[in-house]
Amino acid sequence: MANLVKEVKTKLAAEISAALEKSQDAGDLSLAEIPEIMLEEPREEAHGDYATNIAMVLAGQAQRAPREIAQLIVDNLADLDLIAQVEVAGPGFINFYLSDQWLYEAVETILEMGDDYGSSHLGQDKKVQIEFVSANPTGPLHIGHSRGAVVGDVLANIMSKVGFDVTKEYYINDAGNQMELLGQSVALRYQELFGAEVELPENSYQGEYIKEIAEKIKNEYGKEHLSKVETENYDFFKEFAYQRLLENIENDLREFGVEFDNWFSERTLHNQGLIKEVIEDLKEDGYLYEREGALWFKSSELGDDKDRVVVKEDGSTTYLAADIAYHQHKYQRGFTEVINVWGADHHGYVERMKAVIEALGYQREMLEVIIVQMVTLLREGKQVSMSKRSGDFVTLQDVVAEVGKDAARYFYIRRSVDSHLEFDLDLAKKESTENPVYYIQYAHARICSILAQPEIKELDLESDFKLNNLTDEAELKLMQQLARFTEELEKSAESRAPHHIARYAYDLAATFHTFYNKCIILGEEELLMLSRVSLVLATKQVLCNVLSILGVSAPESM
RNA sequence: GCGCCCGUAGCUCAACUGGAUAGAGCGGCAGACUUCGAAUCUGUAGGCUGAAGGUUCAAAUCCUUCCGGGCGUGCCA
Repeated sequence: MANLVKEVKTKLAAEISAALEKSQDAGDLSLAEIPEIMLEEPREEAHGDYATNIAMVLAGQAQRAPREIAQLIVDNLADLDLIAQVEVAGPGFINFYLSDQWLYEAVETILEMGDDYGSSHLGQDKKVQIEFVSANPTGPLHIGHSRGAVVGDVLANIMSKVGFDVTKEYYINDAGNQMELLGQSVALRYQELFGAEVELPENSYQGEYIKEIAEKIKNEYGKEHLSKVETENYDFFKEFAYQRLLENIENDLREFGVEFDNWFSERTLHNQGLIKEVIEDLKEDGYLYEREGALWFKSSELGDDKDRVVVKEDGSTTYLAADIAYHQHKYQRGFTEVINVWGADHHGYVERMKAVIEALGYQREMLEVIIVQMVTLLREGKQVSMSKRSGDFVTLQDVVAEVGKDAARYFYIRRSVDSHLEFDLDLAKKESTENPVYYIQYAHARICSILAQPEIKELDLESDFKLNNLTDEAELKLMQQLARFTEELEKSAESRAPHHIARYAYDLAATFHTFYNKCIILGEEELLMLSRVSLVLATKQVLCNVLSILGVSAPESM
């Protein structure tokens, strides 16, 4: 295990509970049970490296003042090399100050583990599926999809790093009404190219890209397919557009650093009869009923606002029906945990999907939905308008072309998923201190530049030296920051909050920059140079590891 | 109307899921390059956490009611 922070916390917790038992044996304290001992890193430095509130938690059942209990624990603590100092503080906290030895060991661990540092077995190889983006193949990806793409991708990286067996999946809605509309829209535009005056139905796809696809068909096939438009046979146009658009989506995502393990087509559900099958099953289990010619799912009995149609009056199935089959298919593939990343405009769907999971006989908790809030693009301080109706929206490709993959990814991931995101295009483009991406990358480039110094390259890092001459505050803080990485990843994975890692990367860079300005390497005595270079190497390693999780590059020079 | 999310420094956002004196960046002000990259660093000002109640040793965090904003609320996907 390489969660250095957790190791320390576990040790401290064990010592505390030993001390509690000792006090009980001595008759100083009587407790029915000892709750889990929580150790936290106080935000106030004056409160030590770690602190516990256990005395305050126990005050009730022990019928004693918190500070008294805290003092008892402190008095009964065994002498440990790890602990430099202990104190009772405030309303009853116990603050621990650690000796620095564990930090030196942390640096060594990082250098030994290399790219692997940060990984752990928290997930115990649990099979987790993360489904994200899943935009209809009826148009290019836009900025709303982009945020979901990065959130899903980075969360997948984080969770695999800490030991989950993660599969990233894209669900392609390539069946149903929308696809028919797509075919029709392209067909009509195609017809238009031959001089026909066409009127597009109100709900058809209006974007420029539809015209481009029609153009391509014309270039490739001439007027070969014109007769099909007249007979309203749009299949050819549908399939042509579908292939094109899906390819575009795949390319856009790849250029954005997002790769899926699996692309799941809705059509396979239809073709394999899985939808029909699952409807039969639900009917047998009494979850469906007929009304007004349609077949309804009793979702309101399972927590949803109202019941939902699965088979329409005309006999065709709804999107929900396919989704039911799809989710059953997920569990049948052996995923014990399924995570869906959805845009905020789909949040109304959560309860009915939970109802589905329950009706299928699984636990509601086996489906987790992460709702990602909306994105507003800003340019020159003004909101870039997004009108989907006219098809006039900013695409993922536009954003990547304008600000680059690194900045785009970082900006999308840095905020908590449930807060609305303001994406300032001008800021993302800036190559200056205001731009957090450059700030982080600059730390890495700076390190590379240091390591390229001739005097430093000559050092023999294989020689036997100790790191315990690293005692400057800036050095200690940097080591603490490095040691924290795995813990940050684990917390981030557990709370499904990938933005913590973006934050961590920034904080690490900041801590390094402070160290850099305070602790010069060149010109110091050799042993100190060796130690500091080791610390710099460890920092470089962790920066690389964290940037790789974020999918942001770590340039050697900028 | 109902449901979900949000409301924290001038602006954009954090806050280890209930902990101690609410923190970062940007912007403001004042400083630091004859040594490793100044795309950096140091210092400083800025807050009744939308409002009012409640829960407890402890609330930005949990509960209730308001007020504001976003998004939903299809036999669309």
